[in-house]
Amino acid sequence: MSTELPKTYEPASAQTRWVEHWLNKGYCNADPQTDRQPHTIMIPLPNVTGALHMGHCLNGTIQDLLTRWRRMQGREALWMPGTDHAGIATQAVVERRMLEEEGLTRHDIGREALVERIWKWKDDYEARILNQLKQIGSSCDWRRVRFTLDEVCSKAVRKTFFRMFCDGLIYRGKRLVNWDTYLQTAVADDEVFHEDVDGHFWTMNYPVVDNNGNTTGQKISFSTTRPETMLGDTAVCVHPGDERYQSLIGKQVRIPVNGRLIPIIADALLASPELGTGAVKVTPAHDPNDYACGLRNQLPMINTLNPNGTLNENGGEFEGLDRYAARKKIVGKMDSLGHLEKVEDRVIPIMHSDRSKTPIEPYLSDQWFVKMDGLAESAMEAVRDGRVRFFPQRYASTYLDWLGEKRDWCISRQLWWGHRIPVWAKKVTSRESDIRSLSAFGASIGAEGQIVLSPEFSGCLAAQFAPGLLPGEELILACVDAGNETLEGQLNAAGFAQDPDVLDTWFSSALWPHATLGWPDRDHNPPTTESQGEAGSSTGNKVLDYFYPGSVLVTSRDIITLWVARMVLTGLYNMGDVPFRHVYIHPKILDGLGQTMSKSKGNGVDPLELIDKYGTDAVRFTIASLAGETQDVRLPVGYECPHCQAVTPQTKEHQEMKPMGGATPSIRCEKCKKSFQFPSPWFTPDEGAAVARIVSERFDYGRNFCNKLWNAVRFALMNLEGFTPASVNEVELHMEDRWILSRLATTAGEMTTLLERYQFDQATRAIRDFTWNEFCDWYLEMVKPRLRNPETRPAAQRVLVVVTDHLLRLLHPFAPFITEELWHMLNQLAPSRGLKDPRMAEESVMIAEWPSADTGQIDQVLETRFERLQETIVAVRNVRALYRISPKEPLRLFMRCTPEVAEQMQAVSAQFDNLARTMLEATGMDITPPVGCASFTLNDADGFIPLEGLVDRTAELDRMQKEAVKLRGFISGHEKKLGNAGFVSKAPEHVVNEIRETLANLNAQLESVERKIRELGGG
RNA sequence: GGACGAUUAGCUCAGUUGGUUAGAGCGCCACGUUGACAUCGUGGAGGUCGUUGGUUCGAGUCCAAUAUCGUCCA
Repeated sequence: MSTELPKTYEPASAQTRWVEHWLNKGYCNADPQTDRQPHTIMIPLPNVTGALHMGHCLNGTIQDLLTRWRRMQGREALWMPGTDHAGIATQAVVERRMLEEEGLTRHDIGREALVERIWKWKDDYEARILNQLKQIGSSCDWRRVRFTLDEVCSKAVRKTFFRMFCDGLIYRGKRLVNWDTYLQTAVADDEVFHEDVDGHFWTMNYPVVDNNGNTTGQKISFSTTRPETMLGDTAVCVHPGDERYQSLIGKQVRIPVNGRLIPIIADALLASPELGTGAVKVTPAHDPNDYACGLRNQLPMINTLNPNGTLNENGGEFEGLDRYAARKKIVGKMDSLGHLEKVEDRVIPIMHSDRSKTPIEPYLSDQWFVKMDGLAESAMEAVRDGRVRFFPQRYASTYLDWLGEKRDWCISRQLWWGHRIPVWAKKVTSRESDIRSLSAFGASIGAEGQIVLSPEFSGCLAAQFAPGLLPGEELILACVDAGNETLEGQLNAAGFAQDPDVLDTWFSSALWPHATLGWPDRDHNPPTTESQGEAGSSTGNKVLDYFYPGSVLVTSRDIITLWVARMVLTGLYNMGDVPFRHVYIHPKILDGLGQTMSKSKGNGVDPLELIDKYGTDAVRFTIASLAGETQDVRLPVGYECPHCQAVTPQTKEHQEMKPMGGATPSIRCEKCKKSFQFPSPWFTPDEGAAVARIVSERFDYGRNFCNKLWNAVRFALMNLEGFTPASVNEVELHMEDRWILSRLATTAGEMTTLLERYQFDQATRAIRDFTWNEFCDWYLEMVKPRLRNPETRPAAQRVLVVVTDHLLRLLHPFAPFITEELWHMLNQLAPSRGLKDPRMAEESVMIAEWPSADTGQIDQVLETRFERLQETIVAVRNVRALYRISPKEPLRLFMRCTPEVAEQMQAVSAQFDNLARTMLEATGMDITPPVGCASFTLNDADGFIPLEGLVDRTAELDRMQKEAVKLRGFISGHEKKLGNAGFVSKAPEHVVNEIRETLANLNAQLESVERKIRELGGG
């Protein structure tokens, strides 16, 4: 019957079948329930820039594992899927692609067309990402998929912005930002990286002038790496204590290239007497340190750049030149004017935009900010008082340190892809006349100079005066909540214009935990793919009430600050409660060289490649085995030769190989000497070319395990013919039954504890050891004879079925497909099962109950006895291997031991034959070993195996003597310890006792070894 | 410059609150294929835990310094 079962598990077909089955049955769906606890996980929304890599796979596997486990425990488990629009990253990718393929920039096609193209990109990648998630077995509630730019999330963004605007938490201010001249946007501090670039270090001087502007003949020297910024210099700065310049402080110098006069100031924070000439030029609008100095000294700030990196009207004769072209000309001019003193070559660390890979320019611009002080404090408090707990705990300090800086959050981005800032602005000519343009809203100026609107607009419109771009300029800013297009139209008609910028992506992702559940709509459940189009009745948002706050957030440590902290802060602000109770920070996946895996490095690995090779369950199981409390995990990969399957390990050279204008790169296989192409983020392999598959031998671990499980259950199924369900009596339980049930109960308990602690690596080890080293290696082997015997067969089958059933349940969260496949097969042969009062099993293992530790089954004494049996068997096998005796050759065994042990040995004597093809001939204290024996020594027994002529007396003697030397070594170590008064008096009693006991054992062992040496005629 | 982490067998990693003889998988060696599994079985070899110093009766485990590597923040 079941012999049709293939010898190896075939993952591909099982995977597609069960994904569909679960979907059809709706097992992944979660809805508010009255009778059970919720368990909520919000996915760390992957961005739609590109496909998922192994880091995401680890992240998703763990979330699914937790979700499946909690679902089996009876929780209403929601895993909310979705993706992130990733403003700058996605726009950059689309713009780059457009430029490369069509030679177009965004300005060529305009805002609307660009946004349309990005939506197209988003649709493609969202589909691809969601498919990848499904392929790894994710049991998300797919009806609830959200996207940060969809209608539901957009409402939450608008509402939050509006509330913060009204509460005075959002303000507009000038800041020196990291300006990406290529993308023409500000990028956040975390979106830049430093890279050393070959550059120059110029030393130049400015002439000092007197009050009439005439040169005094003095000059002041400074060095710079960016001479073009001198066009925006507003001072030269020296250290107040620098003797050399005392007389010059307060005087003026002339900038030779444009003739502008600027003062020499003293500032201890900027200038350092030890560095260079001790004097520095100050360009507040184009350097962070100079900016701070400018603020301290009330220096003017002159912006000399256009957004695209060319010089603006402040550049004078250099206007319109790119900054690098201007640099050359300015150096030339300074040289010709005699103010260039020296040029050195120097490697300069330059900030680059992570998005465009081009150098950043510090740039002064108007940006929107969120005030962080109070919000940050609330989020810190939530972690300090334990409402939010980090696992591992050490990550709490990353969170607290960062929030503790309370730096205001710059939320505006000069992009076209994202949530448009919902503020309309108008320049004020006179407050009285301009307030009249808001008359439709009943606007008036309040007692404190604030704008007061008619109360009917209080929930949807707010307005305020704010300083404008230029000094002395004033604006009216009007913020509109979502769903008020009429108001927006009225503002437009009144001469207001909407801010062109969009919000930082993290602003919308910060709202993810409550936005996805429908906030701010408190009256309706959030729409799902099922409910779309239906107008939900106004019965309250039960989904939000039920699933918020979430249970655990599973993420990687690099976004603790950017995302985790901000979710806590907005959750507290909007919902009055934290977004999740636990934060589990999992390891990062590094490549074989120890570098972070990322697309931009060319070392990213698509999980689907590995799934194709090893199967989803193998990948999941392996990856779970890597997820503990450590920080990083190395994943060396290689290219599998498409010709001969030999694996070439991936090196840095491979990662960096690019077409370079010519042929597609290829690798030559060392083994078969043929060449092949390979997957890379830099290029697409040629059509029809032989392409290597990416493999990693680490996944053999999971694959081999799945195969082992498959075959173990296959064996069970093959032996279920005639199975009938019935309660199993105590007397029908053999030693191996009671042992495996005891081990099973212990393992189930461990698994629950380990999962509660997010120790997935230990959990995989525990279940693997149980499955392989206990269930397969011992239990199945021991039960085989009983399955062949019609008398003992029914009870053996019943126990076997129960253990298999529990094993599949315990493994299901780790390996959902193979367990489901086997579960259904088990259901066919043994639909009703159980040790006591058998019951029908669940249709799917996914909805079966998670096994709890049945402590009544745990029998420590039995387990110890079983261990002695195992040791004896291993010792006999050892002798067999040592003497090269064929496994088919029967052996005889004599055991010298106490009557009690003898009795236990006799009780399981059949197993000696079964497991070691050995006849237990005699047991007892008075055993006299026959002449010519191989022997072994256990704690409380000696074994003798007659080897008629086979035994090599000298070799045996030699072995014994070596054994004796080893034992004497241990014994002396223990004796020394016990002879140490400090140890005996200070160490805990149980430790001392343990040592004493071990010593006694060792002495007994030594005694029998010495006895055997005598018997062999040695010593 | 600050913070966190890593350094244990050829490779990739475990090692709970310090306590007997430091573990696993892969790889390696020997033997084994008629009934669960060669993606396997049986047996075996292999490390003194980066370095130095300290605390302790006792240190892979705690402390300090140092080296190398990684990540995050300036």
